[in-house]
Amino acid sequence: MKDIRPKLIRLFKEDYCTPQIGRIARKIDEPSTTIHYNVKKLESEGAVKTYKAVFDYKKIGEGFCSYVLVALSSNEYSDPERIANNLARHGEVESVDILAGDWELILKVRARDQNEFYQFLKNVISKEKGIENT
Amino acid sequence: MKDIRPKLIRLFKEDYCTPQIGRIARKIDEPSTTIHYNVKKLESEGAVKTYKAVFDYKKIGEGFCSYVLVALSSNEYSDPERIANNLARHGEVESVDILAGDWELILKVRARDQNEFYQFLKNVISKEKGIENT
DNA sequence: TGTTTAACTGAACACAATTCGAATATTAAG
DNA sequence: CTTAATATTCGAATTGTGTTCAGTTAAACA
Repeated sequence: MKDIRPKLIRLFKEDYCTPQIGRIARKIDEPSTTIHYNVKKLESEGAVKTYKAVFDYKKIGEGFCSYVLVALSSNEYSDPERIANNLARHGEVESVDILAGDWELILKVRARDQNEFYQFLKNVISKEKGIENT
Repeated sequence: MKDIRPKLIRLFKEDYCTPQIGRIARKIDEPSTTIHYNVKKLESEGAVKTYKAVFDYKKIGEGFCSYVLVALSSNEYSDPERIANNLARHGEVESVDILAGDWELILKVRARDQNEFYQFLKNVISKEKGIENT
């Protein structure tokens, strides 16, 4: 037994999927070469960033989902885009969005349970420079 | 000109992507048939629900992202799962999560701009039975 | 330990994506 | 309006990848 499941899940969270040109072509009744051309264009423009799997999080043991509001400090480090990108690199972070209002960022975080979630807060969030408060 | 882009975007939001067995196999150095076996297992278990594209929303003209908190009424209609699934059907709704706390649901909603967002609130949210407040 | 079931794997096959060249449509410029 | 340049569409041939199947190994169970 090779324990491939967790590796697959990790890869699928980032990438390792691809469009189904042929199926799309049949669906909207266009030649597959035309679909191919248009999909590649979307990709090269950066409109499509990647392709990923969508999980049933209960079934992969990551049923605990939390939103974290983040306020940034007003000093030089406070480049929302940069910090957002840093945070998004962590596997636990499902999404990061920049807000207008009292808080600058909202994170969507997945963990197995509350304990693992607090570990994440402690180890990741508090170490990122430029974060004032959560 | 066939205006295929918007059709692709609509399809990619739901599905029409697939795993890259071969690339995964090379990455973790296992036979592609083994990867195939494990991926199909994840799918049949329902752990992987589907595969979709990830967009740069600014580039596809859906740069306006909002979170909507929803409180449900306490009567017979208040089945969070059911209402969550109803709301998730709308293309504007990127995700629905069930909360513990003052509010029952949090929606992540995409629209072109603020105006389109309020249209959505008006036309969809306010018509769903069992919603007390947002 | 023997038996049943699940997981793994290579070889052959089937299917889908990609390339390429050519036709057609769109846009920009004169 | 005409011409030139550019972008898009698309069929035929090629290349590459997923899938099937049958046989093997490993795990679970009694």
